[in-house]
Amino acid sequence: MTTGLGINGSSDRRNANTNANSTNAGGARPAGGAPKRYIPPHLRAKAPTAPVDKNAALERTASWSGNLPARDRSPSAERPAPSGFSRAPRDDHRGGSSGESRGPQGGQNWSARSDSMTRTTTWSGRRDEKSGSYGGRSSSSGMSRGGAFGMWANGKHVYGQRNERTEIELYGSPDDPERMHTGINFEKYDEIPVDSSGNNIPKPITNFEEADLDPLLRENIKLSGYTVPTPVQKWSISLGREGRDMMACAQTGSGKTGGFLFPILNESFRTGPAEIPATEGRNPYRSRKAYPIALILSPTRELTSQIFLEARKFCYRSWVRPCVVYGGADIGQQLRQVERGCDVLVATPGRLVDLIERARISLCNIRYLVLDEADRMLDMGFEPQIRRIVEQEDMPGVNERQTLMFSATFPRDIQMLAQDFLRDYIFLTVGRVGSASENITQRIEFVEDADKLSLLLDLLESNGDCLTLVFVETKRMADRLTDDLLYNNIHASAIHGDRTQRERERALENFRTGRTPVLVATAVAARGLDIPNVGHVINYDLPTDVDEYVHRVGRTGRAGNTGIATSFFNRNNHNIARNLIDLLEEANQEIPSFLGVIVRERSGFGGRGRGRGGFSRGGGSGGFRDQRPQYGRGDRDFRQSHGGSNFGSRNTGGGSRNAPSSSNSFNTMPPMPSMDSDSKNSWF
DNA sequence: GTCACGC
Repeated sequence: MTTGLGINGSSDRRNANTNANSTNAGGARPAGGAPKRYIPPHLRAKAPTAPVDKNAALERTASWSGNLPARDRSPSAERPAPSGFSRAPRDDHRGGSSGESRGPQGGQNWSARSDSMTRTTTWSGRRDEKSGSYGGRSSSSGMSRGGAFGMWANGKHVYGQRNERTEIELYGSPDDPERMHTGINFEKYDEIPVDSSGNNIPKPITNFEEADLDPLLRENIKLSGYTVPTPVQKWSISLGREGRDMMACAQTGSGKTGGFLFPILNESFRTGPAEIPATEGRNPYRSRKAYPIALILSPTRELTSQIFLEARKFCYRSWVRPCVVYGGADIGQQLRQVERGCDVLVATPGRLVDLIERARISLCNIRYLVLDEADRMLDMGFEPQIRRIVEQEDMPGVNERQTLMFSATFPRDIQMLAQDFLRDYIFLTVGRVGSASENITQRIEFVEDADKLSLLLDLLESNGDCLTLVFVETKRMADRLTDDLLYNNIHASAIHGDRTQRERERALENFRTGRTPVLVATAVAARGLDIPNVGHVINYDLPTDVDEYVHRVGRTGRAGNTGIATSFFNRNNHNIARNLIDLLEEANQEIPSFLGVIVRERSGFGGRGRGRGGFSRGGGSGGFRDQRPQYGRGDRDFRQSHGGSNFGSRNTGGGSRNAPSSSNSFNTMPPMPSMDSDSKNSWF
């Protein structure tokens, strides 16, 4: 899989980066006796230079190629395979030296110029579907790969042609073990309970076959290596069909990207593009403005890029053009990309606002709004921007669009805030693949600040070969600690918001590939990033917020693998102690006695004295449960202490509606009808 | 008080 960031990572530049040897700008000291280089399992087969595992890698390759993915069994696999094609090292064959002149997608096979011309001519079709067309290209002459674009013509979806190179680009080589890496352990799915609440909850689908999915989407899902819908996908697909809003607590590893892309694309593939409202006033022939139908917002550039790469897979051959914009990258390239087609837009808030101000993007056609890591998007720092984008631009109102929110955690106050953007939504809680307790061993070490470095070095020493993600609280500390590690001959790099986008991408890429198996990160890397084979997460500094802790720890133990999370604790972290105890308790982890001591020291009352100590994930979190009182999902203590319906002026969402409500707890397989509310949290 | 989010 191409793991570099989409927008400004032309393959040339990326290769140059990864071939460079120094690991860190500013103060990087070349490590003396080059430590052995770790090659993560998912890359071993195509890295024959790995000091270990060579035979294992070869074996794996053999066994994988003996079990080819669905693509080659598909009835429409009609193209002849050019010989030697599938063996070509993908990274080095993306159009030679044309470098920057290629599309902004880092070597993606978009032949920009002629495509944009086609687009211009077909825009007229938006006003009259009967006679025109949208998207795609009418002729593929002179273009080896352009035919992969689909289009909307005469009210019908015309698929693009299949194309080897595109498929390898998107889904990986059939010979590549990584091709089937979906980050998901499908066998474990049936064990995951899903908890739902809301009005008239649609029944989740049970599998892709009987879900009556759009055939092209179904095919693309297959190509991506998904065979079974994850629990969150089962629900979101049926919710999408009914146009319902959703708030979902689900980890990245639970397939949440597909969770929002599937329903969006399933509907879009059938309904086709939207017309530009006449009120827009400008001549669409001339307009350089894009009118996406779906907007996906996420809090960091890296996550945004990751989502975009997924979106490309599922949009393959369709009329839908995915598009990504985020800061720190060349805006000119992004503008050109937007012009070429922008139906599903993945963006960070800042750059999106910029493009809206430049009148290059209009939100008036938005049918689907997704907030990924929604609790972050609605916290103090982001909320004003989100409000501006959603409420003060031209986006259709809450009744005219479908809104989906995802996060691993949903603090109560954020749930209240979120109701401004949602209409009569379904609340879902989805367990992990395996529970956190099963996959991740969480340890807390008492260590004074002065001793942290030495303990870290010890841990890394005994770590063996795994990728280790080290979290700190500040950007400055990230740089400092990285220098300290380099000084101690440990290959480390840093990722944080003060580094350039190129440095950030490079740090992440070098981490993924094992070139620098230690990554020192701020909160920028805490959420959503899907990095396979992170074996160890170390909280060098604990966060002040327990939800942040949950997100960080979730970077390991993914996809059925085991992981370790070690947190350095001292009296400076007393504020998280109470919540940490509750969390560890729920996750069935060992609870060191010093945590309790410090809580007692601080509270003066001892133990679970005050307020809402009685329920887990307390203290302002609200965690994983629907906080709308009418659905009976709020934690019991809260309802008791607040009389059950006291959300003040925020009680708008579903609260003011009188439709019959239901609240079901499903153990996804088999579905268990209507369990009583006491069984609702069985998964944790 | 920190992190993330545009030029």
